[in-house]
Amino acid sequence: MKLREIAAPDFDLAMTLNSGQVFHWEKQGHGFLGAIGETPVYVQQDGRTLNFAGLSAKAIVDYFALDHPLDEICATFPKDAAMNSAREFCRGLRIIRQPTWECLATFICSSMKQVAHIRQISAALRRRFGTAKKIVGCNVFTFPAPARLARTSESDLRACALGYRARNLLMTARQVASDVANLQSWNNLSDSDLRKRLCDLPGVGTKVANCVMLFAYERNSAFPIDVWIERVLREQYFTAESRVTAKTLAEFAATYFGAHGGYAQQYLFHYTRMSGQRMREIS
DNA sequence: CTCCAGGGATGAT
DNA sequence: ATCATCCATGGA
Repeated sequence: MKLREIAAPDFDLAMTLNSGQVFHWEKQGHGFLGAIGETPVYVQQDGRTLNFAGLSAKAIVDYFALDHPLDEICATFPKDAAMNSAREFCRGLRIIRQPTWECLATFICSSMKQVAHIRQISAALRRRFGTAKKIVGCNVFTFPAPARLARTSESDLRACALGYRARNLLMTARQVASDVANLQSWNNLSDSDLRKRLCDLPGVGTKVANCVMLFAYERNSAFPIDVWIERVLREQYFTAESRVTAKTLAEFAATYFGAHGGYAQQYLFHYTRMSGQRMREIS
């Protein structure tokens, strides 16, 4: 199959796909194999160009958020030492626009799991309950629709290594499939109302809700605080204080990192994980 | 407020 | 080959 091409300045495909925001893309030759919604896609980066197959250039631009004004966004980040390093390290990292349901479902599976596990769970769910599609001679599995997961069982899902998350995913799939939770209609809600609705779903707490808001609802101010980010916040911004509550950290993050705080969070997260700095507390 | 189940990969001994 | 470590949610 012949690849089509599109300009992609200020973009790092590999870093974007490996930064812990999406978990199903797999390295294939020069590029990556995956699905965008129901469509199988192959994409590879050659310098400032993306070569791809499977869907329209418009859909590629939209999914990889190539329309985000990255320079402007990065310019809003605070100019402290940690952010300066992260900004430099993460050049070309974009927060992509993920389909709502697969983002929500995947992050329900992410709780208490590390990136490697989440990738395995995502692959297992797709292989077992998704639809196989062909692209550039390879099989790609789409993420199963809510209705498909709603008619599985907890033990079916446990077989995909979900553990106790199986029940949460099943219950949420049923709410979404039956329209008790209409994810599409939540687009119109304010940030805080959207967060409340998401947190009502089984297996969704503040952290997962913020991930879904940031990665699927384009709420760039949503600031997920996981253990990595919490470590950074405590060590970079609260060095002197000994007792800092989660609430304090969340309130600080919400104001300090600005209108694109979620983007800043993603840069800090990826930079911290990649630079391998493990700061152990001696207490 | 604190404590802890939960489970599979990954890194250390 | 065992042992410790990583991790978010939800309920006690």
